[in-house]
Amino acid sequence: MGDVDNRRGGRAHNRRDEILRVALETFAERGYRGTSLAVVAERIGLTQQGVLHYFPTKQALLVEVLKLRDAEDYQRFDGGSDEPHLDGMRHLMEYNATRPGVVQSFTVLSAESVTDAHPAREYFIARYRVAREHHVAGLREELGERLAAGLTPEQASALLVAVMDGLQLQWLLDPDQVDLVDLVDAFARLLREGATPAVPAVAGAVADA
Amino acid sequence: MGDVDNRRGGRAHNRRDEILRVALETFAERGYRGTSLAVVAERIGLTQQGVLHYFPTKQALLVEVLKLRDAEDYQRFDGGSDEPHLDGMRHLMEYNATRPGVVQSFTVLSAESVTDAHPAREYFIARYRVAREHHVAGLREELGERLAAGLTPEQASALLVAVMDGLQLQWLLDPDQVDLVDLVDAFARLLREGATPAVPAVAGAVADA
DNA sequence: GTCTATATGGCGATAGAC
DNA sequence: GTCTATCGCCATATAGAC
Repeated sequence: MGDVDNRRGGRAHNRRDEILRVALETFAERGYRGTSLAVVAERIGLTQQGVLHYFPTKQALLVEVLKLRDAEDYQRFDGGSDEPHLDGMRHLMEYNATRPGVVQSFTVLSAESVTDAHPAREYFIARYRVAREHHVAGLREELGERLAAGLTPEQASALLVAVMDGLQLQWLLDPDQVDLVDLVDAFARLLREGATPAVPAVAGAVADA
Repeated sequence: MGDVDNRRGGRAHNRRDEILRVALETFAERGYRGTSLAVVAERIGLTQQGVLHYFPTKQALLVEVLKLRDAEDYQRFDGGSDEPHLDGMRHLMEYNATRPGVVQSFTVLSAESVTDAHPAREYFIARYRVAREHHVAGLREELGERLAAGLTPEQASALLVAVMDGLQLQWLLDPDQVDLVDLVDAFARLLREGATPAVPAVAGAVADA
């Protein structure tokens, strides 16, 4: 992430950034394989060849788009806060509920990335590993070593990631039937109930499985 | 599901079924948009036009493929058993862990379906509604009306679907790091712990949210 | 039932003018 | 920095021969 050269003095709003923004939007709407460089270009008022002036290939454009999205999200939800980890995840879902386009891009691209020779495959493998480690640390800090139902922080972490991804898919398909925030909150209660700090007196009775 | 005419006396192994099977395989590997009729055809030893003899359009082929997968799964996991609902889900995950290709097809196509004007979009909306209703009934039967942490069967149902989808995505990307069966089992323990039948004596102390 | 031939159009990428 | 022109390829779908 330190190697993104923000050319020519660091100004933010140039053509290159515009292309990245519109490409993210378009990949969200149509997937990577379903998106042509021409439609990205057209939305900006450029030709396909104009886009290829900034990125050598379509594949390179995708990789830069993903880097950008990560950079923005980490800036917003990683540095800042002292709140409990699961509260942070509820706030992330509250934020995501306001930007279906970005959620869609992530949902579509991550699933598409499991297909053969997809250019973002390695990227998503690494991203999920980092995410799980991040949640392990956050959950351990909030809830200790033994969680509800005898879960380890590692298990809870993979489940938390799965819940957020899975809920987002259901929400994208059927927003009126699926309440993102309510459900992630319900899952958080599930993890908290019975965790070591919550009910120490009866922990032995329920935790050993 | 009653309207699939299994032409000419019900024999199973004809060209049409062969095309459906190979198409499912190929959509799994490359997505719907990334798959051409020609590669499906070539794998069977047919030309693209030979495939279009059996299905009028590529879109129609996709729809038939999805119908087929549902029919097979319902046959296997819906009719049969008297076991608790969550045990059935663990068995489904055990089965899925042996057939990554099918899991991949479902993961890829469901996420791709949220993109603009995707031919399977309505199909997946309906499928998720049915799945959630199905789990509501199964969870209510197994665990009663009040689950751990005061969750309703409706909330638990959406979470269960999300967990299974989300875990499958992580598993497809990183099978050595993600244990499908262990994790779905961990989630089942989470739902069971504190449910009405499990700890009736202290239910009032934790259930009201 | 499967083929060849073909219409029609979109794709990513390169070369080079201005 | 953006364009026009073009290459080579692949896509879905139709028409019609065998």
